[in-house]
Amino acid sequence: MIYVICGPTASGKSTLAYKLKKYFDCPVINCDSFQIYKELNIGTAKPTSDELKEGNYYLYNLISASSSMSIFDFQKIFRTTIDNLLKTNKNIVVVGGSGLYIKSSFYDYQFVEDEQFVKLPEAFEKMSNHELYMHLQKIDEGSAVKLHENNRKRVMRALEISLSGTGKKSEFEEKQKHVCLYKDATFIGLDINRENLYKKINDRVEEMFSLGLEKEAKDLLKEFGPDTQALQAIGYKEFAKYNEEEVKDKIKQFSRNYAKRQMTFFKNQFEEIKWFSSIDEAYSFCINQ
RNA sequence: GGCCCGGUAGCUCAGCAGGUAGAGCAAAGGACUGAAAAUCCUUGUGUCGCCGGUUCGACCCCGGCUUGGGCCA
Repeated sequence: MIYVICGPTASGKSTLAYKLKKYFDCPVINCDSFQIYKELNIGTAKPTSDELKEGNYYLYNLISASSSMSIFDFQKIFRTTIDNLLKTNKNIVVVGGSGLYIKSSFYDYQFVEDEQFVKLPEAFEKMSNHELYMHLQKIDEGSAVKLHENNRKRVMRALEISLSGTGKKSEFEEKQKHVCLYKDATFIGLDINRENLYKKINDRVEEMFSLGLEKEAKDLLKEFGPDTQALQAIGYKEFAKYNEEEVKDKIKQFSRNYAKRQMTFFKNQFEEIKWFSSIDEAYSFCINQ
């Protein structure tokens, strides 16, 4: 059985994963977009280095903060990893707060292969949001209706894919069946009462500060610069933008906002998640299956 | 004790010849297929400090009270 643990930040996913790992003596695969970076520790609430030393943890500390990874890369490495582990393990735990990483790994999301994938010509960079959107309407109406013209990032992506010569982005998506590829996956969600969750988030940020988040973040910002992909993580980017007085509150606030976005994604993108309001309930459900 | 300025959304404030209010931030809800801890969309929030008066009608004018700040005794 594959147990896929979903939920917002600070809901207790890692704790549940660890308990299940102990119970089943099974591997744990990370599905979190920022725990893949070696240098980011305190702010990403990664399992402790002692825990990681126990072994049987996968896709943690994959790459350096100086590099970055796309969803395409992650999907590939995730599938290779889990397919290998499935040969020798009856149970596997997958944990992560990055809903899209989970979805693209478990569902038949398809991406244009690297060889065909071309970056948008520079001329597009200079266009206004509206101009870009008009362009997209012409070449991929299907994608355009799903996007808002202010969402420049996505409009550009859709253009990029359609211009890669492999067909329109919307056609690409229509071909997919939108079903889970792994038949024995059980999706477990942790849905903590909002008020308690926010309190846990605030408390955890306090704890991160006492563990030395400020030093970790500032050192990394100095080493890699504030534009680094890895340092766009909540708990890091704020040190480059806010003064001492505001930083902590901003990190708390952005974490709360993020938790809400995560819940929206999990609730509305995964029909198969079984929701539990506590770690213990989820744990006993898993071990009694 | 006297004089002056203020009390309007969770916060900072705007507003009006008298026709029961609006910005920013916060917050809530939503979208999501190569940056996803990212990116984007939508939406209110109200005894206009309290009591009375004038008025067809008061957040606005008048009186009193209350409360915060400043100045003078």
